[in-house]
Amino acid sequence: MSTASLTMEFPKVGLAARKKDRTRRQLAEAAAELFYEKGYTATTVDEIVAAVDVSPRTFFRYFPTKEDLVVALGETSLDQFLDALRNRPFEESLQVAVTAATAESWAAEWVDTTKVRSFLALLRETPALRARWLEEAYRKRDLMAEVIAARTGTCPSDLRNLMIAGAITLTINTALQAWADQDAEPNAAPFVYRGLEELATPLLPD
Amino acid sequence: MSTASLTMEFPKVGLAARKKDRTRRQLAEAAAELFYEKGYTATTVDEIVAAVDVSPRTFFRYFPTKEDLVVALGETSLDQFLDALRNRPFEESLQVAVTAATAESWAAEWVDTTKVRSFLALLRETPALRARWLEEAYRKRDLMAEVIAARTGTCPSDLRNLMIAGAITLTINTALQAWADQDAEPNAAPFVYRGLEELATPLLPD
DNA sequence: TAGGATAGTGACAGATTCTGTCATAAGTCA
DNA sequence: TGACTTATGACAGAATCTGTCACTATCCTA
Repeated sequence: MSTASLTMEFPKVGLAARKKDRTRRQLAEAAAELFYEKGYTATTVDEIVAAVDVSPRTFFRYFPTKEDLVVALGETSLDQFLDALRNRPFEESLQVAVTAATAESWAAEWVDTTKVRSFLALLRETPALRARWLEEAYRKRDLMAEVIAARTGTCPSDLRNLMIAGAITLTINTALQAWADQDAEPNAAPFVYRGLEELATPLLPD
Repeated sequence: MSTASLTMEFPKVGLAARKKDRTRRQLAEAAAELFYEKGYTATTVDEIVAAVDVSPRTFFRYFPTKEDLVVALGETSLDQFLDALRNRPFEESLQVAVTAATAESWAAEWVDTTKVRSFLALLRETPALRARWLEEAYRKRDLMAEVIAARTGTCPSDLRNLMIAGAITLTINTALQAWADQDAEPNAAPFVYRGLEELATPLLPD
């Protein structure tokens, strides 16, 4: 057993696993291309699998639903943001840490402005996808609440932590949408920063 | 023309319209009963229409999708809240107005605690429905932003207004979920109030 | 009140998503 | 190499959703 884990040094995972990853990626990429080209609903699963040459049944083994495929296209961004937030020094205030984490996850490779715009456009024009994406963000909220709780030494299920996490998610989504609605500013970050600044003031002052 | 609108005094809308409303309500009620009894996915459209004795095709004329049916079950609450908020005196601060509007819409007839709990349970155990519900709240957010903008004399598409509206939606949803997670407090209002109080303080202080 | 316009309805066919199942092939590990 | 696990393809089938058409009930106007 202990030797087994040592034998597979170079190929951290076996040939099968690599093949699996590749198929998954191929499906996602082929789907993205088709979605951006002719829209989400107009693209059928049959078309996607034809592009990768696998059976329709196989598709649903990789992605439980067609929507999950779209989530997979964008979820990396959320994860990277959370990772960045986790790694910010504890001395920083939440405000600073969140802003910095935003900048970091923005600098990461995945953020190709063109792709992000296409992705946001896809969400915008497909209510079902927007819903699914919100749900995904909603689920990640609990994770974010944990990270925040760890920083402030409070309880993760504290209503305030849930609200802070929700507000951050809300801010990012709202700011990104506002950014996508305009063409002047090519970089999304300023929009997010402005949103985060709002969170430094009471949203409903007495 | 002018006389026509006078002739239909008592039946504000004709027989056909009343029949239509009744069918719609019957579908919603039959569906709610089945959903609460055996779950959303386990309930087929065929079963719902059988209970009301209409054709499946008719169902989709009333509700574009099965999910829309569930939205119809709960959307009154959002509308009533918005109405209440619209009618609060302008002198009140947003904080006071929102709190009062919450109390008012809570007092309305629709809020049967048992039904609300069933509804929230339905959302909780069916991710697709939760997603759809979030999307609905998201769409209502723009309306709320308009109401807020009218009070503060600002632009409805202002990022800050969108965030305030989003935060209020977020607060209500989060608080309701927290309330549904416990059994001690039978009334949901205190949870919402506590959430709204959080909005009186900065969520991300410098 | 009659008759045409409008709108709800049922029935059918079909597309699409998604699930269950099983045999086959490929890959893994001892 | 040989047993074991896992991915895959193929098929059948359920459920959601859409297009269409003819029929009927309701409504409006003359």
